[in-house]
Amino acid sequence: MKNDKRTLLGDVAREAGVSTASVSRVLNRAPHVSERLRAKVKAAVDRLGYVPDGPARALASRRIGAIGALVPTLDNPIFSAMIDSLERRLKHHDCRLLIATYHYNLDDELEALRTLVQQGIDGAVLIGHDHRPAALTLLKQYALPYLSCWHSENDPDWPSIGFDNAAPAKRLAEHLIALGHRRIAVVTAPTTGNDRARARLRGFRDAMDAAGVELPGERIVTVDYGIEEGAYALQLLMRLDPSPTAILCGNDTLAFGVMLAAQKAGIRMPEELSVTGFDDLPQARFMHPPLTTVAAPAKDIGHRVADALAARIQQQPTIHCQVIEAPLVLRESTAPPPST
Amino acid sequence: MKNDKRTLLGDVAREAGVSTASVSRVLNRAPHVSERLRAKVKAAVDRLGYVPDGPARALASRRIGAIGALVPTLDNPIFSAMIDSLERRLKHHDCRLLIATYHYNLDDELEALRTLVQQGIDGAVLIGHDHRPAALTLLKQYALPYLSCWHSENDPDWPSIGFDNAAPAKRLAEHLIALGHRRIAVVTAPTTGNDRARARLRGFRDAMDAAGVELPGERIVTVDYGIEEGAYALQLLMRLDPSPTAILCGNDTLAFGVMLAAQKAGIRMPEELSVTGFDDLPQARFMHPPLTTVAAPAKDIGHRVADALAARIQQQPTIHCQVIEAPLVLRESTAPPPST
DNA sequence: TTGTATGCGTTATCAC
DNA sequence: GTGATAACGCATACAA
Repeated sequence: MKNDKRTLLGDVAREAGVSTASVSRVLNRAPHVSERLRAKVKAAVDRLGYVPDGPARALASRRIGAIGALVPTLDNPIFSAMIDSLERRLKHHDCRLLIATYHYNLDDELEALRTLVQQGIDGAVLIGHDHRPAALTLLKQYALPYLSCWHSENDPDWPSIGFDNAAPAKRLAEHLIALGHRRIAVVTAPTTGNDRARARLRGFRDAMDAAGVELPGERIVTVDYGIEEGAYALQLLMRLDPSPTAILCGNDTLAFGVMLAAQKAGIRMPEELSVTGFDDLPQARFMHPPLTTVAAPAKDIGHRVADALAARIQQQPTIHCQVIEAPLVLRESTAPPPST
Repeated sequence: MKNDKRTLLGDVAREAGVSTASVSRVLNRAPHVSERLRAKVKAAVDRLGYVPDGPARALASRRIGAIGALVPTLDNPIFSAMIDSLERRLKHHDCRLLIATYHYNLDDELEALRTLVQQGIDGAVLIGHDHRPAALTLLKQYALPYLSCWHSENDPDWPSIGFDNAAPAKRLAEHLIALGHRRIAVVTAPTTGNDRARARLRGFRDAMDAAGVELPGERIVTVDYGIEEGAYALQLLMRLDPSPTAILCGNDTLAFGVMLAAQKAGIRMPEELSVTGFDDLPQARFMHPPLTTVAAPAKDIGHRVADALAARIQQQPTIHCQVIEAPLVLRESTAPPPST
């Protein structure tokens, strides 16, 4: 069966009339190999249909040819877009992708990281800046190249490629304030273990503080990311008296839910209610009205992470903290509040 | 650093005063191990903080603890939803996920499969029923457990978990015909190497043939999956005279594009134009009007694939061809045609 | 430039 | 039940 008669490196060597070392050298593009030897080996490889054994090569060379990516979830298209471009780009570096999700539970993230490290990955990418301290210890202990992304903290311990989550959030809130809104509510994901959510919330708050616009606790609703959850949040907020004239959402998915519930409740947007998101999912512009949001550079991050991690694995120097622009996308879901 | 003083299996054995074989047995939950030995080893493992080496264990045991998934793209949320649930469920089987995309190019799929097989995966999942013959040869040659999904062909060579793509497509077309449409157009992805697209197209055609509704070539537009592409397709179709009163789209993403372009062109939906999708992405119900579509059981497929592949890896019997329901979701994007 | 010989860290096959 | 020890298949330091 599996074991019967696989052709091994030794078979190729015999067939080509050279040593196993030479075959290995040719296959690994080592320098100082004569063209003649290379040709002989390649011919033998083709003749026998030889395919190297991954685990064996991994054991001997101490690298497995794959990196690990730890993401909160693939169910949010913004992350799957990033993973898609990451995987695509990794191919150029002859590198595979091992993926694990932890659904915003940092203990699960650590556990998943342990598993991947044990698996023998050559490098790791994590999302965000919040992690268990043990995660860092583990990475350093194994001297594993790693990268964090999706944030802009300049932390000596964490090389990163991402964007500022607070600044665009602040600009969204400023935009609402400039439009005349004074009763602004926020729908956010739990901020524990989620620095991006925290940064966005801080951005919202900074803008409002600076403008002297109040943000009482009752106008902040915390729910998990999700359409249903966003819809639920809107219901809570609309019970307030007076109710908010605008809602800043932690991401697009929440905004979708908010808008869905608002429509069902017969609330006209943007006339009676302004709504903002964060991510700029492809569907954001299809909403009614089209959603004002922030474009998270997911594809770009994936691409750059692949290059940077590949560089780090080859001990090449990389920029420690790479910050990409995340532009505001102003659409029609934001407008002046109703004139009372 | 990495090489300095990792604790190895032998260290644990010495620390516990037992043989390496015993340590290995304890770690692998082998039968016939005394409780006393187990305790000694576990204590030693904890004391030394021993972590097994993945590649070494893979080489010796001939299994790597990970399967490979080959998907056309992760950029379509329907696939990332499936992968998310697949990865989640695989954890229960103590199995990791190696992922590769091929962007609807079957040669790239084969190439990616080769790479993953070489990597040493314990099993493979492929999407759909169209693959290069060499893919099957490869899987059989390596005696690798594998599964195809997202289709319902009962092919002895391809165990599968999926749904019928043709039947719901047919029902969508029948729905339009029952509403009174006679000038129905189709926007499809290229059907070469994409059996799902082909099956859906066949479903559309069958319904129309049966009802005596014509489907001339000019009413079939073939574009890649994508919002822009869908928008472009609508432009082409609206140049026809008479123009179609309904458009069947190969998936939701195309439908989104069609609807976007229709809105821009000032075409009222569903009064002047009915549109259908396929997949039921979370955003489908947010469209204006909410999109009539077919719910692809992505999460369910991911979950079942994990269980079935894990079973196959353990040589357990599984259902060869598992077909899941993909229900129609009738919303407001479909209505009777304008009365001329 | 090429060949030889050893090591990579486990698992698994034997005996005991 | 437990312990030696031979695979596992390749990469690489070293010698030539």
